[in-house]
Amino acid sequence: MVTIADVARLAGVSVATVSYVLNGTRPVSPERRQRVLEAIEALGYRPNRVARSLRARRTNTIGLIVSNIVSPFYTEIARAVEDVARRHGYSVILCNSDDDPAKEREYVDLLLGRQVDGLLVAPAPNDQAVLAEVVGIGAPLVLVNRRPAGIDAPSVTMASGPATYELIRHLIEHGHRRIGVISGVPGSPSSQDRLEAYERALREAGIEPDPRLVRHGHAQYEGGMAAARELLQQPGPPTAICSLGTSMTLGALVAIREMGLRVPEDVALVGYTDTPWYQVTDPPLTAVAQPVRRLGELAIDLLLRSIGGEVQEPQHIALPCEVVIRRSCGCPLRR
Amino acid sequence: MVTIADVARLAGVSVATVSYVLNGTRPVSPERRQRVLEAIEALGYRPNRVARSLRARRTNTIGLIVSNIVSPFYTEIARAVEDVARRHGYSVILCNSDDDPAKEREYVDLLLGRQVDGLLVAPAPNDQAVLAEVVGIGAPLVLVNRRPAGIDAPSVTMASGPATYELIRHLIEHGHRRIGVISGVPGSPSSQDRLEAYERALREAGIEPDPRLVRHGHAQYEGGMAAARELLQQPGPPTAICSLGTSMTLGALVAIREMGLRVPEDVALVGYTDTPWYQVTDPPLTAVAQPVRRLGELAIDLLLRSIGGEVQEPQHIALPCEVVIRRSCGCPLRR
DNA sequence: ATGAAAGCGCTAACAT
DNA sequence: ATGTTAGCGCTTTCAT
Repeated sequence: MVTIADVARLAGVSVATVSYVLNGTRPVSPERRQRVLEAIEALGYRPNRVARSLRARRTNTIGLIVSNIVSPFYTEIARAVEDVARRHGYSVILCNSDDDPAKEREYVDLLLGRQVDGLLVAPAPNDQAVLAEVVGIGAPLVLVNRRPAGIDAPSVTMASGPATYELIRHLIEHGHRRIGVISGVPGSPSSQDRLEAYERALREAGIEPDPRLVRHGHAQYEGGMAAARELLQQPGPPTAICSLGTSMTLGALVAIREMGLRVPEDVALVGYTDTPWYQVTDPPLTAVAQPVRRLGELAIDLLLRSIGGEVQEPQHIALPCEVVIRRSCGCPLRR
Repeated sequence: MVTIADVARLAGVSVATVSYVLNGTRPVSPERRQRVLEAIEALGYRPNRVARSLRARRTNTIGLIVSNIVSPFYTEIARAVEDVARRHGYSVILCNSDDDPAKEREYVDLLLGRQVDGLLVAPAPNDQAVLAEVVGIGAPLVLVNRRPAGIDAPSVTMASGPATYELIRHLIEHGHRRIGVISGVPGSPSSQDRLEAYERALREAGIEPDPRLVRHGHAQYEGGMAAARELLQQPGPPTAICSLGTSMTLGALVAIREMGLRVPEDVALVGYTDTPWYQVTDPPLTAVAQPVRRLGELAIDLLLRSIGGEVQEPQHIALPCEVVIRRSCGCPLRR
């Protein structure tokens, strides 16, 4: 490894001088600067950022903890985050918690040990403790997509209650009275919002929510399949299903097909987080579209700001969502 | 920040002793160890891995450079890589090159500066130089999905030639003679393999390849749409299209629909990298399935091995792919 | 304008 | 079994 000392030696200057030309920290005479530049070139010198980080006490690194990067939702967030981070000179370390609080804690510990400058996390359900500690330590933290109570950190989430309400209303207007729900991991606050909106829409229509009609579809795709099957195979099955996650919706659609049922004739299916895929499925899926990229951008933005030392009341942003009507709800095709 | 010295002071021992209990590097008497543990607990001490890395000259970090994490192909690779890396105590820094050689170089430089222990990269077309330098420096490197000539590093790729050949043969057997191709970025070696297989299948059937039937669909989804449109709007349009990437296939399907054409009646469409989505599209898509997760696992495995100092002839693994027949090629539905 | 040298927090070689 | 201390490569204060 070639170090700053090697460069200094070859250029016949002190290490300080090399550092100065490297960082423009102090004026250096043209001829010396030239010699340094040449030495750097000749040796193929590359500053060691680990050493720099140790000294500077900042790593220009942020940690991103999501449940699973394979979910298109988090994929897009990751991309947005990485883009913005890069433009500001930050790198991002990717972590998948699988919504497992233990894994989340492990990652938080690891990242803190790595001296990341900030943390972006989509909290696993039922953790609290870890993230509260992070806040306690004073490490910059921004909550992504989920906002557990009792964690005093800025957050960017989806305002999915209103959209869910609208979606369920729409189903009710189509005449459905037994509407099933495939929810995410139990205990997640975003699921909670949606579930509440679901029940409210039902009650306002004079329908008493039936607990047997809500299932939790843990794991992504497989969870969606399993939940749809359970829902449909019980006595008094729903005539419509609302799934609260992209991959789960796909799983549900596959399961329904495999049971020989037609959508929307036998059972309507509406879902969460619209993707371009939804327009080419059979039938095209009615779904809630969420400004995912925007969420990612805002989150990293907030984090960078927090790292920059802007100490203010933690800000909470909830992004509005939109219902996209297609065919799977029973509507005739529009374009 | 609480350091090892703080712990030592509180426990009334030397920093060395703390380090020894931390790392189990040397035996420590039970009572002193106990005191150290208590001090660590009391202070909430967390070893500074930056300092540790500087000293140890290894960071337990690897860099992953892909064109775009949003592509389901690379998403899955990233997940596989992160999983295996984590189990071995490594963290992964995520980078999106957008297939831009300049960006790739930038990231390589950055990662090397960060002293990553190894690099996993899906090379951008037409770079060469950078990665050759990496090899020259002696930094562990494994090529992912693409294998540019002249880079002496281990690689894990898809053996997509045979599957492409089979796919095109299948189309020919359906009676198609004008078969369009939507290829990835020009110059990518994996595209090259597939294009060659395509032409070979054509020629063996006595069909002269028509250059106007192959288009390059750069950007993901949008690229696929644009390429499909161009292909179909020219005089003498193809009766079947083969797309060489997941998102591009989706784009092509959407474009075909928007043009009011039916699949497979008006134009057959077959694609690359099967995903669960393909079974619920209208029509279900015939496609090449690739062992993506496996590719990721093998790649990180090779890298870890290389980091571990196993200096051997660089290994090149090409994973076999499989054609999954559904309806979009014109076949009646099977299950 | 330049240099010498003191750390940043940690590990491990060298004492004892 | 334990402690002292010399670095790892860099930035920056303090001198000149």
